[in-house]
Amino acid sequence: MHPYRTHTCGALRKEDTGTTVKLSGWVHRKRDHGGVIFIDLRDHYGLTQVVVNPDAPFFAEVEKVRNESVITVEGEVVARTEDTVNPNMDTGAIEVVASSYLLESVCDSLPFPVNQELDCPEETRLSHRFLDLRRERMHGNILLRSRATALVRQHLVERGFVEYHTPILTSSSPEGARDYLVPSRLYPGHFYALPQAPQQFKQLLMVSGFDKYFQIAPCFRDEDSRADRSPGEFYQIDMEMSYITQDDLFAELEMLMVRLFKELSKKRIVAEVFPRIAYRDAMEWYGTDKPDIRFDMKMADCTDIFQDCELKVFSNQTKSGGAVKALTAKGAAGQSRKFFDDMERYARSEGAKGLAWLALRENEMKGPIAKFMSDGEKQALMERTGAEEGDALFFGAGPRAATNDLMGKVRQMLGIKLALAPPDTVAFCWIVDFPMFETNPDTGQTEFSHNPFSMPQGGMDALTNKDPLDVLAYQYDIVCNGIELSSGAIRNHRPDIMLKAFEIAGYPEETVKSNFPALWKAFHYGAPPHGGIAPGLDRIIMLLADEPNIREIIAFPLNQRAQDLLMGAPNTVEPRQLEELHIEVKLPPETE
RNA sequence: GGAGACGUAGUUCAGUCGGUUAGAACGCCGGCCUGUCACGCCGGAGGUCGCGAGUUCGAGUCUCGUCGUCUCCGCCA
Repeated sequence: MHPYRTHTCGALRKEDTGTTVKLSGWVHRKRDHGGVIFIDLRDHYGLTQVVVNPDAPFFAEVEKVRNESVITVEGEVVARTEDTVNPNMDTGAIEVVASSYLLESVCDSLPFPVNQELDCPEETRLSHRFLDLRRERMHGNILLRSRATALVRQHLVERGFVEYHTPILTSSSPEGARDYLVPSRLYPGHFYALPQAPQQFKQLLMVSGFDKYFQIAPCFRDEDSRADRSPGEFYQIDMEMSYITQDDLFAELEMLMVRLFKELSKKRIVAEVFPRIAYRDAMEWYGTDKPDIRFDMKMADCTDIFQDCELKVFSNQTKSGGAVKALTAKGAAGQSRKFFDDMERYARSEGAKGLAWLALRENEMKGPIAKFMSDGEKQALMERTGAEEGDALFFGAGPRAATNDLMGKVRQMLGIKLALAPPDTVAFCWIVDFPMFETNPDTGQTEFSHNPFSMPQGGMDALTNKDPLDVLAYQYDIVCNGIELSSGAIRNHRPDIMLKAFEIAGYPEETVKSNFPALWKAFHYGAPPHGGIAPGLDRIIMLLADEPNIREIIAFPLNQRAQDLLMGAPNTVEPRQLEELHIEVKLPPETE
């Protein structure tokens, strides 16, 4: 017989009754009745109840075994009597009566329980991650991650994509996030950088004649973390295709996303062809370029209605070029005064001077501002917003961009407070038509608003003949439930158009050539039109697993301060190592 | 770099208006228990209330500082 096991702990069924088996695993839970001991034995595959009878020579030893110790037992599979069957267990129809017992590995007393999902400090979980990962929820998340990456590979290969490896040691690039640097031993004072994304490599692969690229690509950025952004490293489903239009790419990605969510989650996908929202519309309707469209609630522009309103906070804004925007909260008129006060307090905390509101109750408009409005204004407001009896209206007034931003936050908060977003659904959308350029508010300079390598809509003609601020780019974002999963673009593969775009943004030809020598050179040897996208794998898995924090779907994450508490990274190194790398450490004064 | 929340037993938490010996559950240790499946019952150990100042007759509780963790802003093409 195998030294450790003939079956896993999730395998045995009623049909196995009468066979002699060997199981190994962790003591998940122990129930000691004095005369008989039950052990729920756990491995990666499941739980099996092991019974130890009092006449067993190892009975006393089993009485002492602690949870999470590793044991091996041999025994007969016995069908449970009808009244002792456990329907909640896959193996609940049987149990294994132990005839031999071996303690393989002792477990010390635990820093937190493994057999229940009790909250405990994340610091403890991270410093004992190997225990944390034994727990059902984390174990499941890591398996889900594996299933997701496997499905991505399977699907994309079926679709004709090819997976490539691109360098991890590459060169530092001038734009973008802070790089992680790796000192060069052979070239004193020179550094490699870890890739922030394989952006240039995948474009070079397209120029190399490969047609459909993908990679589950590790990306490294030395920026501070967030709940949905791990410090240091993360993964993208990096994709690039040649000879495609924006529509081709959208269709391709919709197939992938729909399949992921259909096969790996129980959530309902609101629309399998994702709605497209122009960037400018998104800002006017939702006040953000990553709207949660699980609930509708668009802002209505009521600027013209309040031009001559008695309410000076509104009419003064309209006269000084500002905007008045309204949100309709369906059915919220009956909310308590505290609800409206809380919403106003929230708006103030986000920088608003106030948050006017109206409640449509008993066929009247009620609220602090109602008495300042004429019947005509009320009528126009009802028509503009589509508000009905029982709804509540919230208003923001001020400079247009700031008001959109603020009311976008109010919209999001209303969504939370009124539970407007169904938790079991996913609503994707595309944000399209990003502007190619924008004005830097500090300097007044025209700058690239996103990726400088996106193709401007209208090409050279648009760059030459339009106001730069009116030029749109083939640049798009995919958004799901208010989370930005990725940006992408149809790339600019034409050196002449590239030079023109950089010229508008104030960069001389030399900058393009020196900062992006690889692409610049490659595009002079016959570059195919191409484009791509790179959805964040970690965020997709967060959505699939319904986890609010990205660390919950990563086996060994860095903590918020970018430390690995288990391995002790980052750490200092031997002086000899530094010497070899020609590095001298100069500590900031406060750490000495 | 900035802001906020939190910090009490191994873990999750309670701790009244500032009041005398800081509690509960789970876990741990010991004892009892032959059908449980979050087994049950009895007993025990376990605390620098993050740390340091201050106010006070008296501080887990109030004030200030500091450290730690998380969240947000900045940052993330």
